[in-house]
Order: sequence, then C-alpha cells, then structure tokens
Amino acid sequence: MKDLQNVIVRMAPSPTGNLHIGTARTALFNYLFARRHGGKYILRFEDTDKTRSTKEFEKNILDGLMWLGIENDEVYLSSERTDIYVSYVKKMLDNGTAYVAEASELNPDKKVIRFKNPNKKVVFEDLIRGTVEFDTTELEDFIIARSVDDPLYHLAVVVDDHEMKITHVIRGEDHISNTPRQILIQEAIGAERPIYAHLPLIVDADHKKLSKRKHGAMVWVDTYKDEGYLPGALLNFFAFMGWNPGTEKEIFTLPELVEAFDIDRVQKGAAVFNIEKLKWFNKEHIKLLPEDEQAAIRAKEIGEEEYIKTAPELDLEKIAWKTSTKVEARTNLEKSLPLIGDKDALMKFAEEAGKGNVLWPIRYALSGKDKSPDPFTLIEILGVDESKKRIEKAIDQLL
RNA sequence: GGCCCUAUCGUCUAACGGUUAGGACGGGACCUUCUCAAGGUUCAAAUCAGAGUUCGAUUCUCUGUAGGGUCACCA
Repeated sequence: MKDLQNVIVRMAPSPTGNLHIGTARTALFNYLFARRHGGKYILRFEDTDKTRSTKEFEKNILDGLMWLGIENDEVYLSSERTDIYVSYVKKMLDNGTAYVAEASELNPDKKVIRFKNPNKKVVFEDLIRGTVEFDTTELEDFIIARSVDDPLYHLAVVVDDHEMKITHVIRGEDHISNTPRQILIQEAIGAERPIYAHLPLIVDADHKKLSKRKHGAMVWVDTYKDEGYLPGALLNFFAFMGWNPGTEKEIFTLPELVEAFDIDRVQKGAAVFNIEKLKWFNKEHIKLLPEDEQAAIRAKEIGEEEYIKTAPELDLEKIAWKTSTKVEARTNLEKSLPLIGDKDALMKFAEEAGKGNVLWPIRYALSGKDKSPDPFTLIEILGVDESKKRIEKAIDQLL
C-alpha cells in the first residue's frame, strides 16, 4: 500500500432522511481510509435543499454515526457557508464560466445560474475502477444555482471540497456520473482535482439499489440498533460488503479494521445485503463482549422467546430422547420436581442419575426445544412456580 | 433509449498467467445424554458465452450477453 500524506476525506450526506445503511457504509470506508493513513475525516451536511432538509434527520444521522463509532474530526453545514458559495458564483459570473439564464423555455421570466459547459472529454482515474471517460457535451449548460445566494449540490460540493482541501472523494458508485460535471466546475474555479474512489453499491436480493420506497425500515441503521445488533457487528458486516483483508480472518473490531484496511482491496461489483450473514457477525461479536454483557444480551433475547411467554407443546418422544425410556424420564422429572429452585441439590441428583437423563428432560419440558438455554437459566427466567408447572405437565403427559 | 459501471458457489468473497478454483454465511447429512439457542465431522454448490494472445487464461485483449447505476431549479 502506498504511503499517503495529509489525507483529508469527507462524508457528505444530505439530511433529507434517516441514516441509511449505504450512507453508514460509505462513512465507514472514508473513516477507515482516513484513520489508516493518519488523515482527517470530515462530516459535512449537504443541506442545500432547504425544503427537504431537516434538523431531525441531521440529528438522526449524526447520532447513528456516533452510535456506530464512526467519529468525525470536524462537522460542517453547507447552509452556514452561503457567503463562500456566493463569492464563487460571482467569480464564475465575472469570468464567464457561468451565466444568468432562463430556467426553461416554458418559464422565461424565472432566472437561474447556468454553467458554461466547455463541451469536452473528461478523463479521471478512479482508485477502484481505473480510467473513466465521459463526454460532457450531453450535460449541456447545467444549472449550478437557483440564484446567486442559493447554490445547488454540485456547486456547493465542489467549492467545499476545494476549501476544505479534500484529497480523496470516496463515495457510492451512484455518484460516478456526477463526477464529470464536478470536475468541470473544479476547472472553472481553479480547484485542484481530488482523487476519486467509487465504492460498489449495496443491493437487495434482486440486485437493485436499496431504497426506502421498496425496502422500508430495513434501510435505516436505527432498525438494526433497535433490534439489538451490536455496532461492531454492523461495522464488520459493512466493511465486508465490498472489501476483504485478503486473509481468512473475518471477525474484526473497528481498530482492527483500521489496521487492516487497504482501499486497493475494495471490490468493483455490487454486494447483496444478506441479513443471515449480519446475524452471524452479530453472534460472533457478542462473543467478544465481557461475560456479564453477554449474559445480559442472552437474558434479554431469551425473554423474547415464544416458549418463555407461553408453555410449549411437548413431543413425548423427545422428552425421553434416545436411551432414556419414557418411564425413566418421568421418574427423573418426579424426583427433580421438589429440587427445582435448589441448583446444588438438583445438580447433585443429576450427577447421581446421569446428567443427560435428568437435565435433558427438564430442559425440554421447560422449553420444548432441542436447542435452548440450559435448564438452570430457564428456571431462573421462568421462576420456580412456572417451571414446576411445566414439569408437572410433562409428567402428566408421560403417564 | 444515451452515457457510464460491473460479471468466481444461492450470498459475501480468495486465488504473481500454472491451485484438486480456497474460505465464510446459508442449506443437507451425521456425531455429540446437556449448565447445548453449543461444538465437531462431512456433503452439495461457481469462474456468463465466444474468439484472440500464450506452452498454459478465473486472471490480459476484443465481441457478445446479462445485470446495475445515472440522465432534476434532489443530493
């Protein structure tokens, strides 16, 4: 990997919606790249669309990013930088790279500011995709501002990136076609061109871009937070959609990701969002937690299980799994019954009678599951009375 | 449709131009009498197609095909 100096990157979300997983993923890659090279990571809200941007969305995005642990070095709001844009627009008007024109033929009275398109070929080197070439003629004289003091996205982004000395623009592939017009504006204002890296998109099972309209809540980071996913698991999962360390290690904490990250190993093809894999990452990340935190998470999850809320249906054959006969299972349950709630006594009996012969029927009677938490944990959660009721029910059924 | 991007198991992906094409998720089978929502073993599963370059192509080139992105006074 190249040794890079003075890296400055930015994440530029528009606060027109809650924190999207695609936004979080892009933020992570920017963060990783900056930290890996000892550079700066800037968060800049692109709130130039005054009608759709809200403070609530801004807060949601900021809070979500903080929750994930993607900490920024600086935060900006483009709505507070109008004076800067105005000076650039005036400069462009003066030197003829922009001009005032009618918004459309249908609306000749309304004036906007258009960019004077030089109609040339634009070629740029993308860190991930290599050489990309566009003919900008088809862009025509696109609009860069509604008025002198009301800039549109492309102008604001280019001015801000220039002013903030952004060295690398790392963003989603859906921005690749925005790049030529931004390069044109850079050239018009005499800005240096940053290095571009267009990340592959995260797509759904149908290989379509994730959208609020089609996917609803699954696109929001909050949804995963509310469902109990760990930020570290989400980060690990996001990182592995489009990147891999080149080794067989898959479980990474954020500092480990920073250490291992190499933008040269970023994939070109889109990645399908696979919730099963996220669940697996989450399970692995829970194992990384201190014992007491793991126990707390387990207790919470167990409490949500259906068999905790309502007594399960029991399969008699399964109570007496394998070598145990039903009679033996029943006998052991009967002998265990008075011992429920007395862990030591029950364990002592289990050791005498054979642990499997005692513990399995109890656990199964309580949960009705082949796989569930151990009987002692279940008794603790269900309470002694409920546990005894379930065991009595199993004894009755075995008669 | 124009422009642009992409293409290895179902999914995430690995593989100096030389590998029985590897790992992970998920799935199947089996083992495991239990403080086990575990663990173990194992099976199935891929280089989009066709040319070219080369002794040799998943890898390089071209064409095709397929999929995606983008074409706003949104970002």
